[in-house]
Amino acid sequence: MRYPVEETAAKHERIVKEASRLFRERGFVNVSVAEVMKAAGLTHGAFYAHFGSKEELQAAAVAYGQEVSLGRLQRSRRKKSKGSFTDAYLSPWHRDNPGDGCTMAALAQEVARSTPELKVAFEQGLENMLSAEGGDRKEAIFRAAAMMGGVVLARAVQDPRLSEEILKSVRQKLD
Amino acid sequence: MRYPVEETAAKHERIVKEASRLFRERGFVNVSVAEVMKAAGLTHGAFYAHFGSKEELQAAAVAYGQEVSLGRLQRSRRKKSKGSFTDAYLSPWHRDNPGDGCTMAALAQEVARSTPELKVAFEQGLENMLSAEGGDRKEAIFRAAAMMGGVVLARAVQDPRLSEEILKSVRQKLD
DNA sequence: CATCAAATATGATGACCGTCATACATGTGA
DNA sequence: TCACATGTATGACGGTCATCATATTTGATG
Repeated sequence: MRYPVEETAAKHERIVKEASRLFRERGFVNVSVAEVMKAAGLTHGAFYAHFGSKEELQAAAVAYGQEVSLGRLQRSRRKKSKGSFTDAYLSPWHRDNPGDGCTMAALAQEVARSTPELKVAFEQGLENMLSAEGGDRKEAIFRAAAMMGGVVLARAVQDPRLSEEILKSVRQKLD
Repeated sequence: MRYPVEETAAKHERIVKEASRLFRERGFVNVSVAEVMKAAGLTHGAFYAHFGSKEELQAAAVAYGQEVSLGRLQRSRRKKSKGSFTDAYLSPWHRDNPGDGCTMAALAQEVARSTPELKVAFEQGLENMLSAEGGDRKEAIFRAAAMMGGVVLARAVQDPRLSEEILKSVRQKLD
């Protein structure tokens, strides 16, 4: 069927959105194209009418996820005190909900092993966030590394007390 | 054939060693059991005489990698100035050679999505390194997060200049 | 209103992988 | 010396997955 233009665009966006969530939750390799399409309410065959390959979807999902994070950072900077974004980032909630969290903290290592296209999407997002932070660029880079590293470590350990300790330590040291 | 005990033990260790290297280079999912065995000089069928499952090998590989890193940290602390380990960690060489580098910087996100057994192996290694660091525990945790985060970010971006800038920024801020 | 093309569904294909079955060869212990 | 246990090799099985082929449906276009 030839579907209405807006509907198609909406479906396209829904695919990217669901892919972004699923990829952040379980990683690129552990999520199949069919699963993404099912989450978007479609069957797997329709996928290649929207994207040329799974890798193309990965790049789109990374770009989307980075934009969402950028929006959150900008909103946080406009409204509240500077610490609130850092605290939210290094919170147990963010640690326990990667699907709704930072793309970098969820997929950076897989991006590192992937194609230049994916790295560019990742890098673009990082650059935008560094610009949004403003102030000293070195400081912004350092904070980004520490925050991301803190969440990644907190997610990778088994003991909940150690996990909390990691989050709290990074939060305190970044004040 | 019933092989000599030492030879078997040596092969076992070689499997873990090669697995650790390959996993760090390309991630757990992108390395097959057959490939690990081939790198160890054996065929895939012999694998299950050494390990009960691939996941068991992953845990052994993480534990091994963490021990290697611990040894490096201890040696560095005994001999030289404090900054040398940090500088080596945040170096272009480490960024470009994950197979011979830190297990946490290579596999933390995949560990985070994996089983408790794997997380325990990861956590044990982290705890040992924090103990080896000595001094303020919060400070050690913070440094670990920032260092790991720095290398991960440096690996995930495409532009070499940005990558260098990330490494340098974290190095400077940790002085 | 008729034709076209876009988006979708169903199904197939080929590749890869973890795991296991089986056979074999050979140190080891009696 | 001899039977046995052990580590290894070859090969197969079942499942999953990315990708593509084909048919179908229907909005858009003239």
